[in-house]
Amino acid sequence: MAQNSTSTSHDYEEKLQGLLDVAATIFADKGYHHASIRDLSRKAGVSLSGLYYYFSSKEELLYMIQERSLRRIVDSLRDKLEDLDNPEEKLRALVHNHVSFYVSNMAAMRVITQEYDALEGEYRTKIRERRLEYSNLCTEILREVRRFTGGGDVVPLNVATFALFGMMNWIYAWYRPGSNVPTERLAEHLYRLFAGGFTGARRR
Amino acid sequence: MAQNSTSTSHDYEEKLQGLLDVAATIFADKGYHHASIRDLSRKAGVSLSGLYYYFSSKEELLYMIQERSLRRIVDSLRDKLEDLDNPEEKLRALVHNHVSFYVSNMAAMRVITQEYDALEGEYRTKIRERRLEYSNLCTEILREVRRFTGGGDVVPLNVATFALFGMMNWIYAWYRPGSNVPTERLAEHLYRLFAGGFTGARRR
DNA sequence: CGGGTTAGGTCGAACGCTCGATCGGTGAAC
DNA sequence: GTTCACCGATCGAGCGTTCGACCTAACCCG
Repeated sequence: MAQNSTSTSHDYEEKLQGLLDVAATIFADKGYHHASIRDLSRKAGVSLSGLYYYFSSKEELLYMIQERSLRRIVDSLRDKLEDLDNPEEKLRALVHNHVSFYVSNMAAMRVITQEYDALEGEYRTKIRERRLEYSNLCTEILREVRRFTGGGDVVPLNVATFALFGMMNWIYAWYRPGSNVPTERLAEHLYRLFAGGFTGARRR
Repeated sequence: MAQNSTSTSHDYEEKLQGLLDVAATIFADKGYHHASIRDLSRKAGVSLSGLYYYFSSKEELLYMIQERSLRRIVDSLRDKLEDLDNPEEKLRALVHNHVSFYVSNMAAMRVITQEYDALEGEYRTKIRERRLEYSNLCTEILREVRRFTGGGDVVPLNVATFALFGMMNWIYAWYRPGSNVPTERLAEHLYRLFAGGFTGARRR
């Protein structure tokens, strides 16, 4: 039987995370359904059956990849928000946090973006809750920004939230780290594009 | 042998398009790799082998779905642009065209957005060319807008292009037609969010 | 008009392959 | 001697694709 999280040793945790990282790149490359456990077995240098010591099904593997990354990105955001009061700075922190995490964990973030539908039942429910927690956090920041800047009420907050995530999550489709646009500047571009439209939009 | 496009009868073309529509909803639901030709056979009421009269492989099926929709959306955009001179109105037309087509062809557009990587070889090359044609069209309009409004040069045109497509293509993840935000208004929201940030962004 | 040939459209059965998962076993560590 | 970490062999299911056969409507030639 695989260990539960309370009795997890250091070595076990490290190897599991290594497997999750390799699996994330394979899922990101070929898509969850097209990728096979045998691919992971080969790339990780572990026998097919040996893998099942670390997870109990392919779907649990997908779940763990998504759960861990979502937790890390939200934790990291909450951490940065603690030092900030200005709503526009909070929004800026959100964009920079998301983009920088996205670029340095491109495989896992792509899996989160593209393979949510591959989850079923309780796995799906739990990931949906984590996603909701994140997007609610974003919506609340946008609400503060609107109150702070006295902006119009043209664009509904949920539409603005999804537009922002759309901009940021589309990164995988075109951006390559090491391009002539450094990650830091990419984040600032996206922040200004969005914030300019969000705080500037007025009825005609 | 399946007919070629020049000798295509009316009935043949109609039935093929019907199969493509059903296939698009299945691919959108389950993902290309997870969906099976047998699923299509059941939903379309055609025998498994009978399907191969209309296409020669699962991948060609995916290709035809993407190719036809991309062609239609670009043709429709070019048509609308003909009557316009004002760059901001052109940008507005692009957003409205994309969003309205996206919403009324959600399944096919989702396949285009998510299953590009599933194509290989020549199929992939041809779809890449069509995508490039579309995004170049968008970039050129943004260049005109920038010249017209005398906006700053803060955000590179390609970054702005991808940000805009990201906003629009994320629709599948949250928007449901018949929600309390009508499609027309959704398009206008996205246009104002983007245009406000794009024409308004200045160096600090 | 009538018999024979062709072409369009469809089908059931089957082939060869890959997949996720299981099971009994093995050896080292404590 | 129990627990941890891992493995080879195998199972049953589902996959994309092919093949030969079938039916029907249209067409040609006497």
